[in-house]
Amino acid sequence: MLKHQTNLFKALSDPNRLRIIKMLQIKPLCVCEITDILGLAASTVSTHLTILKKAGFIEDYKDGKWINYSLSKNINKPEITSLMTSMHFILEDDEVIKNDRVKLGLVDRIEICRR
Amino acid sequence: MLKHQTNLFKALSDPNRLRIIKMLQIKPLCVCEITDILGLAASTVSTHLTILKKAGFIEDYKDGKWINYSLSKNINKPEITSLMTSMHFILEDDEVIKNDRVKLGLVDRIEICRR
DNA sequence: GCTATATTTCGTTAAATAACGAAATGAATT
DNA sequence: AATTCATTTCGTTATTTAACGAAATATAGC
Repeated sequence: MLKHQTNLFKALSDPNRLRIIKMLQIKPLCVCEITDILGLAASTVSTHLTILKKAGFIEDYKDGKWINYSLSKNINKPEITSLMTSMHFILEDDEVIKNDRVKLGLVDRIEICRR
Repeated sequence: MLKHQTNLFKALSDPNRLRIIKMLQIKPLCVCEITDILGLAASTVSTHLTILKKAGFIEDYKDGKWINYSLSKNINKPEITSLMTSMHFILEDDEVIKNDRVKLGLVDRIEICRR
């Protein structure tokens, strides 16, 4: 009951998924970059990305040997649009989010994936 | 980490809590009225209300021997305000929500509490 | 067609969550 | 102050969720 709508909010109920959304507000990223910044296992990040994608918040596209994730366009889904607008006003001043965005400027996907 | 912000979304991640919010958009209600419409135990509803209250979405006030719950004013909390604005655009056409609102017009708290 | 490597899927485990009934609390009215 | 009854708190149970590593999949580049 109300499965679709609760899934929207469940997708945003995890700190790591909020961090992912706030990073993708800056620019598209591949899984290994997100994994590096969050400090989680790749499989865990993959699961988080799947949850955000199924809810409609993000989408992916190929970029050479990487898969980039970006915020979804979703012009025609009012719930997504209105929640994503809210997301622009939420967490902007949070230290964790600010720090993630600093790291974002420093990550080099070629470096990361060699570890 | 990001406890406060994830709690906002967790509060909205449960179908019964969404139903409560959408009912309170119509008018303030006491616990026994909400319990009757949702068909849950009073203790369960009480817990849901506590979660919504702690997150800042609703508030309560005394009304004779009842405690009424209503949507929170929270003029000065931008996250709450923006999410509550989103809530006005979410679930408006849902059958469960529409049906709850029909029941809302029929409940009589004095009747309910005598059962 | 191999090899390297980016990502996903699977199986498992620990922690969080929603539900209930019973007991406790608190406040209005007799 | 005793009673009534609306609400909350507590203890328990079943379900869901987030995390991991290992194995599977997919694809780019030789």
